[in-house]
Amino acid sequence: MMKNINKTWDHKKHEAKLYENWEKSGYFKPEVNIEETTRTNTDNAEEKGLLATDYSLQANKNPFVIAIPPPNVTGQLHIGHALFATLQDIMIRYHRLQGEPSLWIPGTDHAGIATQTVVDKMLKKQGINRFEIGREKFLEHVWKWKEEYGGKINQQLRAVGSSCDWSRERFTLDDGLSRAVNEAFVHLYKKGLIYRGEYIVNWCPKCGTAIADDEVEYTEQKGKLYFFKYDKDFPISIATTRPETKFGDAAVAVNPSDKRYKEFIGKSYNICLDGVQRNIQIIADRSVDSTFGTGAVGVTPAHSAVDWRMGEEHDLPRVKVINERGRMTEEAGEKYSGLKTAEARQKLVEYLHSNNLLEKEVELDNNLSVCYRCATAIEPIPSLQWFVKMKPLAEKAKEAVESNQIEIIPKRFEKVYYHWMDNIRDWCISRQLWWGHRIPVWYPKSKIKNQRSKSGTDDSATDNYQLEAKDIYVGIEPPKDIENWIQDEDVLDTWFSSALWPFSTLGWPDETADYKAFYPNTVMETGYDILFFWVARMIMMGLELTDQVPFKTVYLHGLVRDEKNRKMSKSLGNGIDPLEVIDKYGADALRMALVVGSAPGQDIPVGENKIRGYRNFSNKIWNASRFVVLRVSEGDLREGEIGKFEIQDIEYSEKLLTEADKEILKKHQEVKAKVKKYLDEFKFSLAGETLYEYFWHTFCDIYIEQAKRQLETEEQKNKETEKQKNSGTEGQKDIENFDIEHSLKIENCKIENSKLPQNTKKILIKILSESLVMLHPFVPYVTESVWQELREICPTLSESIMISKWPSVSE
RNA sequence: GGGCGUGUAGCUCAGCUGGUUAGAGCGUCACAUUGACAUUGUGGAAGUCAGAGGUUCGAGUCCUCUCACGCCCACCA
Repeated sequence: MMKNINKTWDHKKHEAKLYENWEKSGYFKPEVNIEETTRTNTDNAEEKGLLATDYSLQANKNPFVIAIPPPNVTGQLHIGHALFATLQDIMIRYHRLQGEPSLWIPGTDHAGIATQTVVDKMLKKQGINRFEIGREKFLEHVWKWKEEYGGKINQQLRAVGSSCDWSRERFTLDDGLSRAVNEAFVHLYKKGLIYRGEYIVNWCPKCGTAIADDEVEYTEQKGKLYFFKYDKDFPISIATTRPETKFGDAAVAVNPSDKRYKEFIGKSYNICLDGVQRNIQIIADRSVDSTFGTGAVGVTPAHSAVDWRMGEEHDLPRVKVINERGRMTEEAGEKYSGLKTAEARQKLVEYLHSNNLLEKEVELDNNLSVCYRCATAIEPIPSLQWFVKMKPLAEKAKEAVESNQIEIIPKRFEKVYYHWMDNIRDWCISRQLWWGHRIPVWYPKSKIKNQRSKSGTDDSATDNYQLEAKDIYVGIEPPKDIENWIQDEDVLDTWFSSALWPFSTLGWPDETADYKAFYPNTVMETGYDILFFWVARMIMMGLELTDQVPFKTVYLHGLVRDEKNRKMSKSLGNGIDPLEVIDKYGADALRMALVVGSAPGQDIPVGENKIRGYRNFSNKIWNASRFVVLRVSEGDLREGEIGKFEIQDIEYSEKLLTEADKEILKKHQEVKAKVKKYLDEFKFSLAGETLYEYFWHTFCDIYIEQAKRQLETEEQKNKETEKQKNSGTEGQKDIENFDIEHSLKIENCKIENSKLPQNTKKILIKILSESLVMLHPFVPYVTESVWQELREICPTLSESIMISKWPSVSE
């Protein structure tokens, strides 16, 4: 059964098969000893979905655990996913090779707004309106869609080589996780950390929901500042960029030290703004900048966060003139009611102009707040929503990092983290969506009239369920007499369930075997862009709900950029499709390109050139190994046919070492120590670079070239010299000289020449196999593939490189 | 306004706690090559480490300031 080895590394031929074998083998699962432990309340436990078995971890070592940042179920693999998958896989494979039970928990996120929008759009194309079919039917469509198209991304993560334990895959909306969400909500509610109230929130008219403060983004925009008076009898001019909101004004604020307006403070005026009557008080507030505009601000409590606060302090009426769909309400007067805000603005400016009330318009650079999802301008409006009280949670979360219970890499993000924690505001967690975890709160039917959706057609629906706390039911399970109750219409912010991810995936709130064995996690690896959205909230929730930090180390990676260091974007067309380049160059090449040449928290440039370069490296590994396998087995180098010779015992003889052997062995020891140190310090780039440099330019370029000579038998040598004599050209003289020098060296070492080739073979196998193990976390496919070839001639090697041992540094 | 980061070879970037002639990849130039690999090898050119000042026996590395670029947070009537 002679076997040939191809001349080049053919990733297409091997990768998928290798992955399939890995997954089948069960090596992705951490090693555990199952211990049947009979529980007294087995029945009950099974009912709750608890495991009746318990287990201890094998290999007397601490487990190494990472929970994947769950991609959106509807997502397609993009380069950012490929980056985190690579980094996490490197860690997992490295620790697995260290003999630690290593668990990488995969899963997906239901991604509220994103998914709902996608399905909504699809239905609209089919002529289906979600409001017509209603909540239940719509959700059926979403689930159906999810089953059909969702989770594709997990297949794609496999292509990258991710060694996730797929048997533990979770989805944020599965039963277990939904129960965890309810548990968390009820816990926080009972502790007074969740409350409901009417506050000014960031409302996205397009998504039809409130969003959290940190979901608001800002874009630079040229705007106009309008200087005008409400009517000709009003004594003060004001300046605003949003005239249409002025129908909701309740006051004019000036700086208390502004002499121009001192005499007016405390007075009030009845005004008429294009038909709308208001009473305007003149108030003093220190936050007013007397040099901006006219130094006088029209205060609109219902449509500006700052004004809302002023309104609270001065007890001003909150008149809502813009509704949830971004249109003017009846409060804006007959002429304006129903108009879009932009139309209303234009119309009002025209009115002011023609009535000589408009003094001037000034061009102004303005920061427009927009929705991070759909980039629609945010309307601040008052709305009844659920909030999490963040201060108490933030204090603990800050302390956990300060006391080094959690380490953030790179360190500079700790400052950013503290700053956020210090300035934290309450978190609006209710969303006016249908896809998500419905808020586990029920209202008595008897006390509710005309319950309607906030984002629906009726603007005033929100006022209908202003109930007192004692009237409402908050529970993990629905109330027993469900027919008398009606559940809150809203769902929770996607990040609420994400915040529980490190423990909800392990079975929390139950004390499952997994939870006991693998919580807290070891590392949280994610992008710095979601430090607040996700990492901070996981820490807060973990500490509050489990009394432990959810993970010990946070490793933040940067954004992947193109070769010219520009952001990858669809409009620039400079994005790299990971699946495309995997197909072209192999997953190993992509992995190396994503890891080498980047520092934590630093953006990383990746282009096709770089990937191609690492494809060459994969091939180098393949060919160096091919050489070793063929040479050691005494096979046919030209045909690539493996010979019959096997090596059982890799231990080489110290006595027979040549200078070249000694040098490579010394270097090899150094590299082993260096790479381990780098990996332990999360310096993946340096570890990868070191291995690349060592393998290619030391092992291949120097040692293998030397080894070629050491492997020559007397017979071959004679032949060689004969050849050279016959064709004595200039160039070959050097080679001859080299040979003479070289054999002199060998002579000096007093080596029995006949035994030298055998010893060299052993050194080649040793160095190659150990290098492959070290390279494996970076380039799993080619190393495994080669490992299997090596096993043909060296049967003592482990069944898979995945479960071999990380080479120890001797001496 | 507050904070953070970056500025090192033509390009993209490494360079830990300061220590001999400053590194890599890609690019470039010259040469070589039919027994592992052209997805190759050998060799070369290329840098006042943004600028100025300081600490030190010694600074790309520490401190101060300046300039340029980028990001985050807050505010923006």
